[in-house]
Amino acid sequence: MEISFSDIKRKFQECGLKTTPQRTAIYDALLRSTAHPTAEDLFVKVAPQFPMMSLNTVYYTLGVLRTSGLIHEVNIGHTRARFDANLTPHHHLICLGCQTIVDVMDPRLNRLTSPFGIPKDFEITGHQVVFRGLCGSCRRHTGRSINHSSSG
Amino acid sequence: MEISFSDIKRKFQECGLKTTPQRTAIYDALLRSTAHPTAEDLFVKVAPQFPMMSLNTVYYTLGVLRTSGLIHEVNIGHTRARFDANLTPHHHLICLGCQTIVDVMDPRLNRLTSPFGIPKDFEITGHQVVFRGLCGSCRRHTGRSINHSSSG
DNA sequence: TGCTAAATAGGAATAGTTCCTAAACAGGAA
DNA sequence: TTCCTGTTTAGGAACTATTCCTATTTAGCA
Repeated sequence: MEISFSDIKRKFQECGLKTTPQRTAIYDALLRSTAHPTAEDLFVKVAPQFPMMSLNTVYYTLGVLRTSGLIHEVNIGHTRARFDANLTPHHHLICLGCQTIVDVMDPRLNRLTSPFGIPKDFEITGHQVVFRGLCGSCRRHTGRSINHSSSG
Repeated sequence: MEISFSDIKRKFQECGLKTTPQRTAIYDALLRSTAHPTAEDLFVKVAPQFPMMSLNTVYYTLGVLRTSGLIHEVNIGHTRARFDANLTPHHHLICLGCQTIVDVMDPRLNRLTSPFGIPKDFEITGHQVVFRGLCGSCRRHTGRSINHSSSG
């Protein structure tokens, strides 16, 4: 997804957000990544451009972008929040070895039939499928000893 | 799922775990719950029987049970880990208002076709569907102002 | 250009969890 | 049954991710 500075600026304006260099850099870094980075990942990536920047700013910015609907928070496990600027409906595949998250864009998964056995007055607004497994690298390195315990 | 003390004891033995009163109470409380409690929820539930018990013991016990495969960890959002002793394949429905987790037992969801567009050497071992929405109570109270941001 | 609300930086605080250690105990061996 | 040993427990300290607080800075409008 290639996006220009003016695109970002326009998006910020549409959401009533000021266009600051830090905010632009953080959002841009997230747009360019498909790795679902953590706040700290983004901080490390952006910090060279802004040696004075605080991790706090990254958290604040991610919070603002999330509230504005420009990004999503994706959580795998409870340890750290991870973020995604890909707003098109999609699903995820997680390696239980290295915690890598791969996007699964298969549109068939977007149209699951409504499940039965749920409370009648519960209004479902969306769903997401999370696949778990081992990536090639982890399969080779760990001899397939998967820890199945944790499921985001 | 009704389960007796001797059932629990046998399960522990099969896993090479000692049968202590605290451990039995924690596992029993989890077996009797469908609310996907947190470590602290379980601590509060079990503490009256063991006034000396520490929250630490709950964490240790949950860790051991998880490693032994007797329970699963279910994470919604990144804030706190939640646990589930229901090992039959199932899915979840989460209320974005009150964070309540409802089990979705629809077996059709257990047989999703393998998605395309994923790395060839990635071995998928399982999947889980998470439905999001608002429960009846939250729909009435919050006027449907849903925060779509977080998806566990 | 000046004003003002929003954004930033930095430090302190908080929440959830894990680590460390000594004492207690379950379960097998004698 | 009693003893022994490794496991479990309790308690506190430590750690990590995140949020809160506040003074300063700044983007964007008038």
